Amino acid sequence: MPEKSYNHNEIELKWHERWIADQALYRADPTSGKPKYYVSEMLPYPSGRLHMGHVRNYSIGDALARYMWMRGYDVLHPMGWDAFGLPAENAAIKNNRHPHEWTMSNIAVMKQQMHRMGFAYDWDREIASCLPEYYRWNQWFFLKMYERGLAYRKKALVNWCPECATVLANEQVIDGFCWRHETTKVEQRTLEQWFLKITQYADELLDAIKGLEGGWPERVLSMQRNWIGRSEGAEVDFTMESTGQKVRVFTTRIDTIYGATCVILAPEHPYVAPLLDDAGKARIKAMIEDRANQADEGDVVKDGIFTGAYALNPFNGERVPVWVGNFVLMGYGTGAIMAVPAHDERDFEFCTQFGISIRPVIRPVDGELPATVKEAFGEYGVVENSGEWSGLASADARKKMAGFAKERGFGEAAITFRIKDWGISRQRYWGTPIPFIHCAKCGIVPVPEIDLPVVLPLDVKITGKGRSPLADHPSFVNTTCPRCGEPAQRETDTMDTFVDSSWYFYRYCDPKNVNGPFDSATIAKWFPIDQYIGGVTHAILHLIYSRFWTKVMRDMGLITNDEPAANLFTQGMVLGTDGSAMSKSKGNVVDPEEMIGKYGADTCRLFVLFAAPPEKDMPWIEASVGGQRKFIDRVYRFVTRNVDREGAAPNADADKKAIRKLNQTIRKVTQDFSNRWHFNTSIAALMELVNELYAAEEGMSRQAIDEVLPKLVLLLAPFAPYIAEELWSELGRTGPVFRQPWPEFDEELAKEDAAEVVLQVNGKVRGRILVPFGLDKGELEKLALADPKTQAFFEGKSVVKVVVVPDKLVNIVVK
RNA sequence: GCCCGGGUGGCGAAAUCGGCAGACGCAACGGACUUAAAAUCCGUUAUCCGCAAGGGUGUGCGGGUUCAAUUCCCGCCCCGGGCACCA
Repeated sequence: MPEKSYNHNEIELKWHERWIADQALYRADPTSGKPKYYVSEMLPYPSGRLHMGHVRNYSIGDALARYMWMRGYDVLHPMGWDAFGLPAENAAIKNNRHPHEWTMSNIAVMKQQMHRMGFAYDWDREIASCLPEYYRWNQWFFLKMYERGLAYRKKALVNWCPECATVLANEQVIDGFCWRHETTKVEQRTLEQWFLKITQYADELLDAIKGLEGGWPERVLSMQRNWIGRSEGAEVDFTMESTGQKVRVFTTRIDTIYGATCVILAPEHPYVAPLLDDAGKARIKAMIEDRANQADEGDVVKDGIFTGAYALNPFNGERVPVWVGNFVLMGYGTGAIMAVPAHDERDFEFCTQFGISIRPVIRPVDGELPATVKEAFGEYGVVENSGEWSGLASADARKKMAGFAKERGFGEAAITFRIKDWGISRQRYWGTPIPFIHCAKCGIVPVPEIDLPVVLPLDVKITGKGRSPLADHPSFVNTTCPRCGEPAQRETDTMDTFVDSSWYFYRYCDPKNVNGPFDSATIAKWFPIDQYIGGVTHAILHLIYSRFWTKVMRDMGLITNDEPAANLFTQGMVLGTDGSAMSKSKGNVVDPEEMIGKYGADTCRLFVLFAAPPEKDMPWIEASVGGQRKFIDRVYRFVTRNVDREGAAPNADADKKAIRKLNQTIRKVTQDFSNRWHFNTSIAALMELVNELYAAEEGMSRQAIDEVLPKLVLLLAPFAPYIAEELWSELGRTGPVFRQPWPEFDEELAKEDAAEVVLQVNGKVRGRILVPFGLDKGELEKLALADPKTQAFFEGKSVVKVVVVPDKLVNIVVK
């Protein structure tokens, strides 16, 4: 009889259709006692199509979900649709389609592809963070934050991407370029913008990182620590000599203040312009532009101008010159510094360059003050030449001097963060409208809750250039003031789409709720997320915003968890054939649909799991993909040709070998699922099992075959669901296979007959012997010394020591 | 400059707690089957010396600890990522 061969298209499509017909299979029941919440965050392509990165991301989560299902847990496993907005709008403009329609059709396509991959995705739940109902709750949150002072509008220097024609948050600017347009320089503009006060949570966001250690990758945590950038110091007011204005500076080294020899302002500092003539103003303007152009360079060449003004040091009354320096940042601290050239490398460079005096005031604990300063001494030491503070240790002086400043009202201890408030205004159509109304009389007025959601009009002309298309839509803009009833205008900025992604995984647990963003009791059952799976690219974007959002929701009393996810897994990228990240512009993209057609969904999934451990980047090598297909074919043939076979007469040897390997494999795969998710080794173990079964096949009895076949299929189910389902039904069983209990292993059956003990002489392997397990040390040593092959290596030498590791190894040390 | 990762055959990788380096797969080569090819099945495959038996070397480099190091410690080199005149 000719053997059946595995026709992936026919078989996968068959199950695909049945699974779609019975969507209830995938539904999770949050009332059960064993909930597990996994989220696979997949940043979709603007085209809305799956790419290999998505396939890998979801294959990891799906394998886990299927395994946990088989373990009796209820698993909720949505995928994130985050950041669907801006890319979708850009792609829609390019394709001359309306973004709403474009996105809806993309979602349909993507869903279909998800289904075709055989992902256990509960498609009855809609996340659709682009739908009006989701906007309602974005807006609702926004109003609540406004009430709490967490949302505000102000004129500020912001990042503007000319290509996106919108403002960007700091997190979306990478080395001075737009995160979406690698070659577009971001400009600085002063605009009225909406912000969320993430800085209010900066301290907690930083401190709570401790609690994430172990559950989150160190790489991500260290990026977040860097990004938040907490720095403890003090703010001190210098006094402008001529006007009496206070110039507030931030310093981490108030103990060095007697060594301050000038005050340096950022070029954008508001005090600067009035001090300068036209030529000076022009130089400042040039300085700002130069800086912007050098944004991607490491070192900026220092430049400065003396303003002609002087300021007084509040500690010693000293009169010091006020300069403008291009290296002083307006956006950090107070935009002004006191320069202490003797104890700060940058100040030293600046002051040396411009001939400003240098005065040391800190000596090393076991050293002297230098007569002339050749380089900055930036470490802590002992304060000198500082009036009453002289003789104090730096750390002590920092505290006492900050206290003194506070007492006298010219400063205080202060903490500065690198992270800035989250600018969420976007001058785009595609996003949640910010629910505010501008009234000539009443100012900025929130839209009353009852009028939510403010929905996007559909009849807009999308240009992608200049201001939001909403601003040109009179029936959207013109409204009446909810407070005084006079004609007024709507806010036309929309929210950053990272707002959507900040809490979508909460909404997903309760997607149809019309009374609130979600039901708190339902959230409490699922949260925190047991496992969040995503790319490392979001370490300081999405993953910091959603932590912030969680803390705000907690303080609003909506949830009780402090963090969104207990565990974070960052999967590696799928690299193109040339070894670099897959991207359309490089033309090294592999189309999943093409691969599914060619090899089947199961093969693709096995390959992305087998090629490398999931946290590592993996290359897409098509030649290797065939190997996974070969494996599936081997399994298929083995099961189908043995399903009805009579089997050999009971054969202790072949049966024992097969059953032993089976039990060892169950143990290995189970351990990989619980310890680490190195599915590559799990799949390798399955291959070993199949190889062993091929070798033992002839001699296997019917009884052994019946033991092996179903368990083999179950072991395969988390990784290759289609073939598992098909073979499960070939075995005459009823599915779905992922609701079957996970096979247990028997430690006794997994045991080898005898322990193979390695014999070493001076650490080199010279022989090996088979001994019964648990043989005691003395016996084992005797056997080892008696082994003729090994003896040859220590004959004539004296045995110094024998190290015995039971069941494993004997090392004979000789001289 | 600071902070995280990483470096193992021709290639992807494995070795989970200090105990046989290279499991599993790809590619390559050989054999069986076939008129032939594909497919399939069975082998070989770190490297050097050797006809072979066998032996030497080998996890980026240099040291150290240990009976024993891919694994631990110290000092370097290289690659990737993050932060960066952040006061």
